[in-house]
Amino acid sequence: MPEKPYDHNQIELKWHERWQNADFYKAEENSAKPKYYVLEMLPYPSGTLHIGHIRNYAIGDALARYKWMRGFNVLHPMGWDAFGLPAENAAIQNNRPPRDWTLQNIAAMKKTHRRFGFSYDWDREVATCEPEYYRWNQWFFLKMLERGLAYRKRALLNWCPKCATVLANEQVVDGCCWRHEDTAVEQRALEQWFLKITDYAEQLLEDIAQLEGGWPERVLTMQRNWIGRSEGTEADFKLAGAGEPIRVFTTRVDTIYGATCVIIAPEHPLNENLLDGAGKARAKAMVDGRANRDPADIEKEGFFTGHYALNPYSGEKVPVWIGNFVLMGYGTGAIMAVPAHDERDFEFCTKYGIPIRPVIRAVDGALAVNPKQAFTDDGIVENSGPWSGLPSDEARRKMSAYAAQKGFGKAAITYRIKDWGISRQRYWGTPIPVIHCPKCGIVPVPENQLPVVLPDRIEITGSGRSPLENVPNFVNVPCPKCGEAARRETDTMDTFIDSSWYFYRYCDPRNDRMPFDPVKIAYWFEIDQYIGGVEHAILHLIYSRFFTKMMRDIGLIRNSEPARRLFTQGMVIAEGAKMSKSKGNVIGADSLAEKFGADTARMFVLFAAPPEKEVDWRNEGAEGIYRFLGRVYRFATRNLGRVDFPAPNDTDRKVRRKLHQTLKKITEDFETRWHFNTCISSVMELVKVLYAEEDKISAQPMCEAIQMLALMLAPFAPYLSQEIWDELGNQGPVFRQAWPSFDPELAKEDEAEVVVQVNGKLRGRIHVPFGTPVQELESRARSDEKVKPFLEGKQIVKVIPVPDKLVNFVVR
RNA sequence: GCGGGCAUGGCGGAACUGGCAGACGCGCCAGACUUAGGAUCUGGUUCCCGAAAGGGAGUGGAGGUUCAAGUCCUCUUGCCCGCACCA
Repeated sequence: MPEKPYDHNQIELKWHERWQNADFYKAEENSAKPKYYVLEMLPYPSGTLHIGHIRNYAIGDALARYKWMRGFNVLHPMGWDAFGLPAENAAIQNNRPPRDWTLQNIAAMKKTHRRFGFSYDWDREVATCEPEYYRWNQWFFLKMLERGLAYRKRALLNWCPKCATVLANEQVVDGCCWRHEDTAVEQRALEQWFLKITDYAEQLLEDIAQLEGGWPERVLTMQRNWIGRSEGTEADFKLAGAGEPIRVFTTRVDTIYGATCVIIAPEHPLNENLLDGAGKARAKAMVDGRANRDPADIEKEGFFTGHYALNPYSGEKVPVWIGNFVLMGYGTGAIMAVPAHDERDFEFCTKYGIPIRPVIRAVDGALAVNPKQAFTDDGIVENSGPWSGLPSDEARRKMSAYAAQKGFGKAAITYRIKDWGISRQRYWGTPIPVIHCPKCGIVPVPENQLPVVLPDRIEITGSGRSPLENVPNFVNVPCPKCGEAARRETDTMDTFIDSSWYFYRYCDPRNDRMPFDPVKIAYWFEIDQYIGGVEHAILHLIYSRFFTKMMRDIGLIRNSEPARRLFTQGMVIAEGAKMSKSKGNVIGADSLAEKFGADTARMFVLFAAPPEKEVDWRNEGAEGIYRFLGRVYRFATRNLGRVDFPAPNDTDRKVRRKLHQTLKKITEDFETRWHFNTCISSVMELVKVLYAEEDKISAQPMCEAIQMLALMLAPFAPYLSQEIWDELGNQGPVFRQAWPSFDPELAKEDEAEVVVQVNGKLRGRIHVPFGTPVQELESRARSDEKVKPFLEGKQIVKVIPVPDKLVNFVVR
């Protein structure tokens, strides 16, 4: 066969068409093969397919293809973005609810992704975008409502003015909306739906231990911090006079005899009664003053309320202050200030001349008033009535127990994580399936009336109230209980609900009786490998862990964690900044693919850097990959069907060695660290050798080389591999072939190259058989022509021979 | 402030366990084939000295451990990420 030019358009178009309706991507459930569930969670926000997406896909797709070839039964659906944000963006543009568009969008994405040769099980993906998926979101919601895991309350909530909706705490980044990084989040008091993720705080924290090793340490640390468990004591300070007691939370109850005042958060509900009009105004100013500011820049401020409270342990009467550094969102929203033993209290009390009274002595030191700073370590309790003389930890235990016994407090564990606010006043998302009846209160929509679907035509108001409120035949419904006129809930669910369990639905996408069949889940779960950006660390990855535990507790599944292993690929940044539409630095992948083809685009992304590393993207250099693929293709075509091969000779061994070395390298990388950049470079080296020895290679190794090239490139460049595979006269998709195994004997070099150093400097190299004894190694090295001059006239102090590797002479 | 990461040619990066620093690619330089090439093939390319052989220096900086350090230790500089008045 004569050499063919590498026409990527023609090759990719041909296979693109043939693969359109092919079903070989589909997993074979319950087959006898070992199973492997690989899933990518996509970087958002998208709209267009950009280099960041391609990177994510290319990594996961390479792994999936490799696993297929290793004989695994692979479930490889795409990530969740398809029904998430693009749907929202489209809803904005089209002034319509996202359902139809989502399906259209999926079809478009399907096309694009197929074009890049990504091998997903698309039927599963599409299933999670259909309105039917709403039904099961609602079903889960009702289950949670039954169990008290979903509830409604009035609270201060994060409000994004651009989205005109509330946000969960996890969706606030540096005081701004996660979707609008330049828009400050406001606080609004609203009645909203919450999921009780705090009920699972302890488990979410504990089970992190199970993920150790499989998940990046960084993500686990972020989750630990986010959950933020701390053990301490709650205690009531009764007001001197009438009024509700002030409950404080402290981790250092052992220092309570040193409490010289009580400080309340400015937005604390007690202030309603505690403060006069002027006081309330000051408190409000404080709340506003610290909004969206770096705490380090805010000076501690406060004022005396005019009230006093009683220390429940000592009976001491202490002033009650308002302080801007006390957070309503943590603990009880009130603290006892122990300036001698807490830095913040120290700073505050020093400023306002509140007394500082030490009650902890360092274990090896005297009780001393340090006028400069607080002593925050544990020590021995002093001047604390009956507790004096106890070590801090013992005092804490006994004093907590005492509080419980006397009824003014208890040992308490506080978490930083708060319940998940899921209400959204958007015109997309799953409607929350409840009805507000003036008589019966909140009434769940009966299960057989699910799903509650969005009305077809919606007018955007942007008013901050749900646009659904303006659709009478959506809102006005009879109460399912009493039949009287009632109102349907108009809030919709956070789209993070969708993403919390979509990967379960993938296992059973057409089920219309349950969210999924537990038997199928038991087969596929846990996810073997989840791949995505680190930006999901505390949003999606906490929510989906919570959902998994919830589903386990309602008896649907058995696993406690969704994914065994998580790989966080590095972000693709452009011009030093994260790619985002608002910055206008999104680099589309299409131009690259148009110019050089999908194979080149995918492979170039993998070649640019190891997958875990962040890359600052530039398109220069793609030619290198394109040239390489051309070299491979031309080499294969001109040698296929050639008849004038030389007889078997020495070169064959050399070529086969390189072949098996390359295969070894790639195989080992897939099994361990996924450094596909070096995998690709080793194939380049192989091709270099093939070019150099082309005329000398005999028929059999040539055939082997071409076949192996097709197979080992299949995870990275599917179209080209498939084309070569086809030219070789084979049937079927190349990535359903067996991954070639390497022969470790063939991969070995004949001789060891031993480096000779004199005083650590390279002076020569010798070739010896493997396993040459050290004495011989030394004498061979000593007599080497290059080395000799550096030894002459010198005294050899020491010789360090390392078998098969190196000899170092230490001379004087 | 606390916690984590990174630093290697003109550029992306390689060197996985301490043992040849700069694989592979881009870019650049030269040659071959060509009417021509932005196609293809071959060779060169860390820096300095040298025509060459060769020599010297060299992995952000300063020290240390070691026969041997990009890799380990201490300090330091710069950049990036996470958390942050969490009581």
